[in-house]
Amino acid sequence: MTNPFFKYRSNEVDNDLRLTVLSSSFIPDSFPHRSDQIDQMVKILSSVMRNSPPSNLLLYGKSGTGKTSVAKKVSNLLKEAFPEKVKVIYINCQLNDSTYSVLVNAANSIIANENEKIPLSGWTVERIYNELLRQIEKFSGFIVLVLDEIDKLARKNDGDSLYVILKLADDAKSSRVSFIGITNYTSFLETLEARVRSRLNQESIVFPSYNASQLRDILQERVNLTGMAGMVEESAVSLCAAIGAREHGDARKAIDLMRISIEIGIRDFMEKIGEENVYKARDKYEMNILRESINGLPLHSKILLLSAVVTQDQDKDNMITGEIYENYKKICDELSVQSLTSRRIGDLLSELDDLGLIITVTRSLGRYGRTRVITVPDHDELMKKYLLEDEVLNTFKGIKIGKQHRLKMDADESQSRTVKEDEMNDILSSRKE
DNA sequence: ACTCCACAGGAAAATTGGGGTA
DNA sequence: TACCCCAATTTTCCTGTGGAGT
Repeated sequence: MTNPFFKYRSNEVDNDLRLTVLSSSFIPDSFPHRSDQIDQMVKILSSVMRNSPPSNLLLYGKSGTGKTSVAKKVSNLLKEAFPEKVKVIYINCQLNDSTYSVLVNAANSIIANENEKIPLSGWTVERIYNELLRQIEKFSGFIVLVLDEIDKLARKNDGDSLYVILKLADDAKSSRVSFIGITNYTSFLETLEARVRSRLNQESIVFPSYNASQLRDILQERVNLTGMAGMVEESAVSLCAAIGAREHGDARKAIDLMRISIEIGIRDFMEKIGEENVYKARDKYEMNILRESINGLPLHSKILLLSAVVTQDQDKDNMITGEIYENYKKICDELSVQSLTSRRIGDLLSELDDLGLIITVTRSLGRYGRTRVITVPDHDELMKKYLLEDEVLNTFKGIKIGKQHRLKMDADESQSRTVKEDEMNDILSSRKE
């Protein structure tokens, strides 16, 4: 008999292919509302034709404004136009946020032979630097080094990393090295020291946020590329655009929403993709963000977050660093994991705060010391679920939350409680502002 | 005005683990 | 195999601090 699943399978493959134009890694041929930026970039990079090295470039703009896509597109066009003369190296500094890994990745992307690739650890920075330099010289042409999320790199050891990498341009003799820096922060340059700033600040291009109608153009064009334009209602496109516009004009989010909406429609055998798909997609999108950021957490951050969630579950009005740390240690015990020091936990708490998974407010509780008051924002049940997907955490059964935190033992019970309730109310109300 | 809690967070030492060299 | 070098991570040690209690 014929496999009854085949018809679905072939359908899926087909749809997956069509939906790749709505994936975040897809680089389109045309960029609506970005022709100014593209023209500027082309003008600057085209100095290669006259055999003079392009100025260094800085691209500014919030996330989802097309910086990365445009940079990739234009630099690829340059490479296509002058294949013998130009090499483009793209590095995401969020993933490679040390001098070491940037240099290794840069070198490895030039080295063609697998066997000569540089190992991901072991070499000295100097040795890698020299090897990269050697490779660059060997090429003797124009190298364009794209540093995406360059601010992540600049923050590391006083921007020394950035300085070393920019120095490549001076040290390379027979090749010319240019840089394209990409960043979300408008004030990025100001945070740099002079020696780095002057090198980088030759040309800059701003990518303004998209408004709703621009987003609609972009979405419509992408939807047309999928060949499913007939299925997608105009109102759905508009809604995606509106949601993206609300999020500082984020095209990435708008496109993701569109893709998820369509996926939901296909899955449910719907004939039309309408607004309700988009609303469903938005929920799914938020959940995916949460799930991914939790999945990507290192083990101890997961345990710590679990401790925060469980603690808040049982004891809403008393979440301070010390208590979460105590419970963290208990969970570590239960999971037979060696626990980390409180100093380290302090840093991990800050990281969780940066990720938006918890909210921390440092404040002084007077007689009861100076600490951070911690809140787990909504979704705590969902967080717990995702946390327990971890293969180490999934043996977690629950712990007894001791109430023996020193704050409560030493202090007069009723008084300390009112103090803390006031504190928590302050925090909650200040968050709403 | 002074104390002192319960940490925050900087600096530096120690540990871990990949990789090279003899 | 023993040993060195190095980056990253974590610990150890430390100084600083806002404000309720006294």
